[in-house]
Amino acid sequence: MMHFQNALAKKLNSFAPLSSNELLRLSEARSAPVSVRKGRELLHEGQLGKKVFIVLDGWASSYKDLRDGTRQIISFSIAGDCVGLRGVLLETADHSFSASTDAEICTIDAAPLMQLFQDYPRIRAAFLWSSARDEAMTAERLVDIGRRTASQRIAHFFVELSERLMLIGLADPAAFDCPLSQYMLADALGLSAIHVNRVLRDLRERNLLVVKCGKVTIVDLVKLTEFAGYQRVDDGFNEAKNCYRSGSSANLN
Amino acid sequence: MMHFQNALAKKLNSFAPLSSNELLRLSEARSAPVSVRKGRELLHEGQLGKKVFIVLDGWASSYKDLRDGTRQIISFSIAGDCVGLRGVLLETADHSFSASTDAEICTIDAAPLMQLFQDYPRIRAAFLWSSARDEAMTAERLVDIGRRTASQRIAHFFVELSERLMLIGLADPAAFDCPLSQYMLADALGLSAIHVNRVLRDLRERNLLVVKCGKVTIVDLVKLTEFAGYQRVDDGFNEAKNCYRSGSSANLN
DNA sequence: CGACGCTTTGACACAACTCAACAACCGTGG
DNA sequence: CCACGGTTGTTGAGTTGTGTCAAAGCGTCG
Repeated sequence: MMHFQNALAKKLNSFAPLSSNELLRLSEARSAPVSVRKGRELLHEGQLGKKVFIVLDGWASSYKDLRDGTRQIISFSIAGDCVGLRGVLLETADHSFSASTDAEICTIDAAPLMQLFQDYPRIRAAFLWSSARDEAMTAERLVDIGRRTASQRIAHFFVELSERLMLIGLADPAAFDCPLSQYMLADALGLSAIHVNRVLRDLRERNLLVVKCGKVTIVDLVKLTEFAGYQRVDDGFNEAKNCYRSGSSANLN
Repeated sequence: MMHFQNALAKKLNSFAPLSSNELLRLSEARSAPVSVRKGRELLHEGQLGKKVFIVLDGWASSYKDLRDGTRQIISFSIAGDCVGLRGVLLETADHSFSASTDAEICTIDAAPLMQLFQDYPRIRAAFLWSSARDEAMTAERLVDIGRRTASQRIAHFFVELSERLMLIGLADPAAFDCPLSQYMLADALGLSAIHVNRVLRDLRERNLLVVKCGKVTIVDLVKLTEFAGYQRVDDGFNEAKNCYRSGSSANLN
C-alpha cells in the first residue's frame, strides 16, 4: 500500500489529481505486490493481454526477441510505470516483459481496469496520459536510433533517464543509480555491447558522463545535453510558423 | 460524408462495430473534409494539441526535425488513420505532421472528442484500439531500425505496408501504389536516400520486390516475408512457456 | 526551354560490428 | 578456504555496412 501510494498513485496524481475515493478504487482493483527476481519473465510476446503490470520498485524492460537471437528493448520501466495497457486493448501482447533487477510488481486485471475507466474519468485520463507519455518516449527512441550517432544516442538516453528518475525522486541532478548492464543498453539503443563500452569510455574522457558500478554521474549536464542534441530544431517557440506554407482553401488550424 | 464513412468509420468499425447513432455523433463532431496539397504542414512539433486529424484520402507523415537538419519520420498515415490523439492528451504535439501527397483530411476538436469518449464507450474503445495499433507499429519500427539490416528493414516495411493497405482495400496481394520517395523512406527507416536506392536495386535483383514509378510489386511474398524476418521467434505458439523461468513465491499469471 | 525534384551510379571514408582474448567480480559448492 | 563457472566489463585488430560526396540521367512543370 505504501509502495502503491508512492509509485503509481504519485505519478498518476501528477497529471490528474485523484480523489481519495479514486485512489481507494484503484487500490482495490490491483493485486497484492509481488517480489520477482531479476530476469523473471512476466509476459511473453503473443500472450493474451489479460492484465497490466505496475512496477512498484526495481527496473523492468519491454522487448522483442528476434529470430536471429538478437533482441530490441522497447523501453525500461521504473517505479510507477504501467506496462501492458496496449496488450489489453489489442488483446495480445506485442512484446515481452521482464524484470531487469529484483523488483516489486503488482497487476490489475483487464476487466476491473476497464470498469474503472468507465466509472472514473479521471482514472482513465491519468492512465491514458501515462501511456501517451510512454509512447512519446518510444518515438524519441526511434529518433535516437534512426538519426543520432552512438555517442549522441547514449548521451541522450542518460539525460532522459535522469529526468525520469528525478520525477520520482530517484536521482539528483548530478548522479543516480542505474543497474542496466552494457548489454541491456546495447539492446535498447540498437548497438553492440562492445560499442557501448567504447562510447562510455569516450564520454568519460570527454568529461561528460561517468558510468561505473551501477552508478551514473553526470559531470557536465549542460555540455552533455548540448552534445546529445536533446532539444530539437524549434524548441517550441515557433508554433504554427509554417502552418500555411503550402496554400489551401480552408483553415485547418 | 462518403469518404468519412469509407475511411475512418470503416476502420473503427472493424474493431468495435459502431451503431448508426454513434457514427452520426462522430460525423457531427468532425470538421468538413479539407483538401491539402503535398508538403503542407498541418501540425508543428511543440504546438498545442487542440485537435486530432483524420486522413480521408492520400498519404501523410508524422516526424521530428533535428537540429542538424535531418529528420526522423515516426509513421506514415493513410486513409482512416487518426493522428494527434497523443498530442491532445499531452496538450502539446511531440511531433510535426504533414501531407506527403495531396490529401483529404478532416479534424475533430479536442473538447467534443473527449465528450464523445465520455458518452460513447464504444467510440472511445475504437479510438484507443486504433491508437494502440499505431503504437505497436512504432515499436515494430524501433525493432526495424535497431536490429535489422537495411535490406531486412525495407523488406519488412513494405510487407507491413502491404498489409495495412489491404485492410482498407488499397492493395492487392501482389502490388500497390506507394507515392513515397526514396528520401521519405530513408527518413522513416533511419537510412540515407542513396542507400535506400542501393537496397531497392538489391531487392529487385533478388526477385523479391520491385519499386518503380510509385508502384510497388511484391514478386515473391513468401521469400520476402522470410527475408524480412517478419515473424518473430515465437509466433505466439509458446504462450507462457517461460513464465516461471526464475522462481517467485506468487503467481503473476 | 531551363529549373527542379527524384533516381541512379561510382569512389571513398568512417562508424559500428565481429571475433578473440583477458580481467574483474560474483555466488556456489567442494 | 579456495577453486570454479558465469556474468560483466575492457581492449585490440580486422571487417563490413552504411554514409558522404560528386555527378549524371530523367521526368515534369512552369
